[in-house]
Amino acid sequence: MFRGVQHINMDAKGRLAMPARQREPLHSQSDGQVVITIDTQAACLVIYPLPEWERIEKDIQNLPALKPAVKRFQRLVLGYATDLELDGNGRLLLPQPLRDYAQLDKKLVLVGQGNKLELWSESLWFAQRDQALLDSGPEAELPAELMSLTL
Amino acid sequence: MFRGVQHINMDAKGRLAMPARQREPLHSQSDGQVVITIDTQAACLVIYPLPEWERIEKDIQNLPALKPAVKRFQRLVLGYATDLELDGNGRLLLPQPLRDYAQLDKKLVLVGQGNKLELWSESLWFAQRDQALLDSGPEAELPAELMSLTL
DNA sequence: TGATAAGTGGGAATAAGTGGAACTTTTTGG
DNA sequence: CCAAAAAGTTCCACTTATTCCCACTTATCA
Repeated sequence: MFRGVQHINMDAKGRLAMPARQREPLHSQSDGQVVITIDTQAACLVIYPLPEWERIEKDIQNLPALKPAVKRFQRLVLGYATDLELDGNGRLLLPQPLRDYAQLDKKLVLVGQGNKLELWSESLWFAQRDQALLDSGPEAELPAELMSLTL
Repeated sequence: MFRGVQHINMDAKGRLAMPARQREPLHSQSDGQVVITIDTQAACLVIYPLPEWERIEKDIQNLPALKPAVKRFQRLVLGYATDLELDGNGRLLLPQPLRDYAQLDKKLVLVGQGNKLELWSESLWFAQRDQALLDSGPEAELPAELMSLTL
């Protein structure tokens, strides 16, 4: 289980040092092999341990590809999906097209989301977080599903 | 059951000494393992014993993630959720992003809320408490759920 | 007032993060 | 087609941060 928000840096070569806290699950689940792709709903990347991705990939491929909206989704998500492996120092080298998509520069934010990790540029993370807080704050009209939660 | 308001200090390293009263329930329920995350309705943090959090996490993950408002809520609450463990002296080391969110400095307030604990900066605690007293006072319009309580 | 438990602070060992250097591979121009 | 240069990759070493542990001070209760 991936949990927690962590602020990290990408170096000049586009390498991202995976925080130690997330490294162990990645090594034990998949020997450091991950798949990284885009989130079509937001300008961020998602990182899956390889076995978890393989399950998701199968589901996506089983969708009805003749529907144009499905096909477009498949093209994006499967197309950007890239195998990566943690190097000897626990770092990931992020391919340029993915860096471009999520507008990554030096300062990044890695967000645990249970079975996956999200990767944001720090500025976009703060922007979307502040928007989300407005939507979920005391003034907001929350969807019925949220109102019925027992926290 | 967590009860009571306690004023405590965070040291220079961001460590929070859990008061002895709350330590025992935490040790017996989950061997000192807790999950801490944000409250989206207010600038405070919430601390759950691990098993209690796992129940809540499951509920949140089962919500319909295709609704944007739900997705943003999930990203905040699940993303900030961080597991922590009481150290040998019964202290919690609070991660920087959570300290930032709740504007925690030296003086903190820990508030028992039954199945969970709330953690506030002392100044924000006083401010929200005074506002809450106005809103719940003799002049206030209370929601129907409150009016039907037998106190 | 003394004994015990709780809270606080600091320091040393260890791990994590960062940058650079050297080697390999690929690409381009002659 | 070969050679040179550039890009990419891997490995190593150093600096910085984190974690763990021990000791001291303060509060509490008998």
